[in-house]
Amino acid sequence: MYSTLKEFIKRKGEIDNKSLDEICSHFQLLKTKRNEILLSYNQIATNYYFINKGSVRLFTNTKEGQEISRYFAFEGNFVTALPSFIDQKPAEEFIQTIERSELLYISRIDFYYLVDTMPLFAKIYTEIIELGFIVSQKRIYGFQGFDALEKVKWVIQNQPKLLLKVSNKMAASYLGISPSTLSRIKSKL
Amino acid sequence: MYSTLKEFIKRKGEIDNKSLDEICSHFQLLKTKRNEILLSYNQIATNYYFINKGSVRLFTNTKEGQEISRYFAFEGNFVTALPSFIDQKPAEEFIQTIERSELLYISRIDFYYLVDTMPLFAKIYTEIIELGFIVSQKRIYGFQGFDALEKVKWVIQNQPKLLLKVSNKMAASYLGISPSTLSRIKSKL
DNA sequence: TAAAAACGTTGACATAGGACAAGATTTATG
DNA sequence: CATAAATCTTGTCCTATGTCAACGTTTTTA
Repeated sequence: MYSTLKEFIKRKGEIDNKSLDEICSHFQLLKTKRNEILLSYNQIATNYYFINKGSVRLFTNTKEGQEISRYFAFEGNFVTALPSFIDQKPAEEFIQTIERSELLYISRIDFYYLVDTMPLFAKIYTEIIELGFIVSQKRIYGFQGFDALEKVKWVIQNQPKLLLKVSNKMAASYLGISPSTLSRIKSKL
Repeated sequence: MYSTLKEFIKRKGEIDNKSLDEICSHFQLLKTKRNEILLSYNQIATNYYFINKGSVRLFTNTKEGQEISRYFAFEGNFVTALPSFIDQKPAEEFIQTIERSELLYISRIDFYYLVDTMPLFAKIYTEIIELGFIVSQKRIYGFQGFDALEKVKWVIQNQPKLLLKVSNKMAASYLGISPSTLSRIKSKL
């Protein structure tokens, strides 16, 4: 049950098995169906999720009621509504599984307990944030001044799983193009 | 000389004057002209800059040789080419002052020394990254599905200094619109 | 401080990609 | 399992915004 999470942690630095088990003991298993909402708009995020299996997305609605996908996370990654999780203010987004998934979640309390008491976990947190930051930057920079075709190529290059695992509609809103345009582009490679 | 930096640090948490001076002692002053390059493409970032006075931007060139502004930092903020600074690989961007500036810089060695030895500084670093992450996210989300007018309004709302301090051309490339379009939009409010 | 270069503004024109719609396919629901 | 709902694809049409150019202004450089 914890093997993927343990792998993830071990990749971040040397750690003894006792500490590893200590960390894992704070995570609980959650099995979900497809399209299950883990956090709703205006709720306060109190869990950090590690994806054992499956896929999760963050999204919001435009004022016209259309869904905009913000972020996709797949197997072996952490995900939460970070601004809400950090500052404990209402989330301006939803967290949702997009397929049957197996998640390990840790409460914010336990999470910060680990950050404060285990230096390696603090380091892991810093690295999650650093990586998140770098990935966001790449996404901004990757998209700046790109036309629709270039965006699609960029995503294929940088997040190869995305177009395979995610519906057209979701991918299109993530890329900021219309579903029709994405469909047309895909049909030409 | 260190007053702005000290303010910045004090806002992050309780700290005694001795530690504050210890932190500041690792920063050196750098006075620059306008348009001075602090880091070139393919160089490895070894300094973190705190802006005492002035403005700094990150930018790259497209393959067509056109400059794209990625990020602007103003008085009282930290800036560096983070992916390069963290992983010590060649930067894929430039750091440049966009007006006469007064910067305090700390070497990467000293920076990580402080992170490793002073818990408050580690916390500050985490918060810089968290904030950077959240701001990037907001920028992505803020722009998703926005037309040119909405982007301009968004920037006025969220980074009010930007349009005031930054040239049209730079602001336009930051927003991913053409200088003509930005000019036209500004003339209509 | 004068000449050259870069930038800003505005107009005319061209085009990528959005909106809408209809039919085909996939997914959800009772 | 059958019907309803959602999604994908592809066509037609239209609009926001890019490109290019001309001219005035600001900035740089020698």
